[in-house]
Amino acid sequence: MRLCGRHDRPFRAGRASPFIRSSGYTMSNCFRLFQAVVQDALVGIVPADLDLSRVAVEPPRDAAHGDMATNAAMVLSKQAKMNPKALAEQLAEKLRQHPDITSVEVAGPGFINWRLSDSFWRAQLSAILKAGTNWGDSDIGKGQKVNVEYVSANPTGPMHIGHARGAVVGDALAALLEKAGYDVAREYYINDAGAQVDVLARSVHLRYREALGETIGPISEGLYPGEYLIGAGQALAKAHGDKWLNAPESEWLTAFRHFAVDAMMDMIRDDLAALGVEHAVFTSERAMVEAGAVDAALKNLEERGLIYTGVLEPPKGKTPEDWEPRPQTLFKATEFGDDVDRPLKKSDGSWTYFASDIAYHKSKFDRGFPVMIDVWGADHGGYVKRLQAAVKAITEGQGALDVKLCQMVSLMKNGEPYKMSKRAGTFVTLRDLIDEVGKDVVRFIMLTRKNDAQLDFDLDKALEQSRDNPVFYVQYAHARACSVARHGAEMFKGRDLSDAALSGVDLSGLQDADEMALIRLMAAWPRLVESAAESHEPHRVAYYLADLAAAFHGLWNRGRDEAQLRFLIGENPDLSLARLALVRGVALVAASGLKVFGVEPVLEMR
RNA sequence: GCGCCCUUAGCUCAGUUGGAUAGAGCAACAGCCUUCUAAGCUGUGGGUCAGUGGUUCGAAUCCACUAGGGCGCGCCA
Repeated sequence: MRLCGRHDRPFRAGRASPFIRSSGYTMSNCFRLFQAVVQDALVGIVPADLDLSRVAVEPPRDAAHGDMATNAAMVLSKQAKMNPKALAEQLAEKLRQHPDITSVEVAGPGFINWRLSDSFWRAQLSAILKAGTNWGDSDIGKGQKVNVEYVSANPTGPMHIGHARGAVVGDALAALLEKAGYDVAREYYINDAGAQVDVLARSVHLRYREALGETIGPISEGLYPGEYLIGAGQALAKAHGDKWLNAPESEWLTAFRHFAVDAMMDMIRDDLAALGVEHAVFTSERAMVEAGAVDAALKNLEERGLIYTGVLEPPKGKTPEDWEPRPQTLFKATEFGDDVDRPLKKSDGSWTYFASDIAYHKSKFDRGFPVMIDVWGADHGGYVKRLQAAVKAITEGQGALDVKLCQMVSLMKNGEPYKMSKRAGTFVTLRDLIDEVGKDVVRFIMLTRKNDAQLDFDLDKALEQSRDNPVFYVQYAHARACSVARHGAEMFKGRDLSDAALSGVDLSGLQDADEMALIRLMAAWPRLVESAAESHEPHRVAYYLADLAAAFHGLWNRGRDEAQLRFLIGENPDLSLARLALVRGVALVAASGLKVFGVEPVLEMR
């Protein structure tokens, strides 16, 4: 089981990594567009053979500086052996000739800031209306195959709240990568080979006896007590009668295990479906072991001299009580960056979890996924290095594994820790939580923190209709935009107000600074998608959506005091149409973001 | 003892992969408000980015050390 740690950021910029790529640009990301403009402008100013990879075009930190900025002069001055200010001035002069650029300034240590014409930004709005919720789609992924493995909860019971975070983070990350142009596979690894599933089988056998009329009393210490196993026991009793009632364990264990794991996986799949999560591939650890995949993978390592028999030192400062030196089959993880070599076999001769995980990741690689992402719980943090070492070894450096560790979720109510207790009648499962607040709220809240930060899930706040509930705030923005659109339809009865039609209307009436700022924000969505996808950080979308909502609500509110800023003005149809286009753009971009999260945008608030 | 993660406003947290004067919400304070259906709006105050040193044009961001907190440390998954 891989749920509930920390993210050790194995792939940062500056290191050679398949996750970082910079060439190519799409039409929708206007910053990439101008990156190309800057690169073209550099021709003739600096030598042609310079490395331009660090030249960036970004929004300035302070919007007062302009619409876009580049660090080109500072980054290239050393290579070009030019004074950064002089270089900046020459580059600025060339940029001034660009038809969409209205002003250029050199500032600070050599930043070049420029502003773009209102008509350029209005054209961005038209592009948004044409693209619809596909706005933000990118091709930076270039169709590269990425494998995202998430949830992988043990098939021993229903999903609880801790599982939900990994499920949502993995699912949103997968959607985000797809939006950024990657070819994504969503996978679930079923840990059905360990001792725990034997415990599960025994627990079901107990329920089976119970179903046949036996009084079982309190469930003994080593078994799963959950009532969710009663149904499985009854089903087995119904199908097979008392056939296994008094049989020795060896006769029924395998059959019970199969049945129980299948039943648990059905239950988990139902839970996931209720959360809107669907995996394309489920891989059984046991099936993999039985097919000999582990032997094959380890044979490969063995032939390369990476496996040996040795005795591990006890960990210093914390020696387990029953420690005794013992020769073990070890993988030379230390050759690939791990701290100690890691055992592959248990004393009974069976493979460790680590061993089968090596085989599983080899199988991912062999199936064509050089880029793998695993989403785990934070308590597996200590396992990250060894698996990354193993991936490095088994793929001979061709594969890369990023592990997203999800910190714990604390359920709160009214700012106080919420005790989950069956006896007190408060819920304990994911299903209960979904019933309480709804799938969309669960999904959004789970994405309001970066994965490696602890998350408080406040039941009251999650349903509160106020500014400090981001789910409500974002949904409300979408609903409000739709509401305005409905009023617009009323106003322009019989007129074509489709997105296609709106993309063609005259937008020149949009002139207020806040209107233009809203367009700029919407135009920044493709860039956000790309950066969030490249850094594997879906939570950024939540903050973007909150910003977008704030900008839209702010503009709406200004209309209360300044009637001329209202979206719909009866005596000015042209302006009203332009503003309808703006409002519709907001709805589309919000919907585009919510789609990444798997959250349904609502048309109106109840 | 070792490894990994974390430390940003009173609180909860962002911070665009190293950019310019570090942001938002809540709380606090001061006003406003019956609305393009809408559960509020505007403004103000608030910071040694845990600390020290380093790398460079430039550091909350990268490196080293220190302090505090969390997770993990052979045959569990």
